[in-house]
Amino acid sequence: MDLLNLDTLSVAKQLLGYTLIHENEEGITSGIIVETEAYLQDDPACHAYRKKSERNAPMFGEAGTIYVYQIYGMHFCVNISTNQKDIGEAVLIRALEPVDGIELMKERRKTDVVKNLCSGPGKLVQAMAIHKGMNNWSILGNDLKIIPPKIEIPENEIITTTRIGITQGADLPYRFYLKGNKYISKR
DNA sequence: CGTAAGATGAAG
DNA sequence: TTCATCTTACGG
Repeated sequence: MDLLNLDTLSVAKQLLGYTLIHENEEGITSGIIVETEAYLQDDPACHAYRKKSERNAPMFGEAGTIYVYQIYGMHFCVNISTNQKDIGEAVLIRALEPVDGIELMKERRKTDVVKNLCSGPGKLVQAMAIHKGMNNWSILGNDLKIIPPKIEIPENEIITTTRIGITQGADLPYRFYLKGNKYISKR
């Protein structure tokens, strides 16, 4: 997928509208990516800002490498590595609009409120049963995968804002979401 | 080594 | 607004 080799900000924007799909023994779940954030090499909020380490190594992988990390001791977030190998940048998937497997998502999330299924990075990971074992896999493989939107998303449907939940680099406009979408995360 | 802060979520 | 919960990165 050529898209992922582009610069990280472009990838973050163009990933909007793609469908993320995960199938396991419980069934299939999928959702449209409606919110993303970019993390760049020269960005203090980026896990790969200082140097490569055991934890952030997937960010330095080939474009499409999956980076799953634990945050606040109890939640996990998914990222897709962008750009060329050895460049520590990635896009955080922050929210999905649920499509397939909504009943399964409800069970996993312990709620019947569809709006609360995937409206945050930790929520969608739980709803889609994404796990730490997927760290360093590739989005180009057959397990967790993405497919392009049927109709390309027009530029004027994409809103750009500052990122959520960070203190460093808080003024950088690296968060993107689909205009008017009901499934994006809250501050 | 010790420890503070962290790309969050749910409840009060 | 608070707390749950724990790994990582950095300072001593």
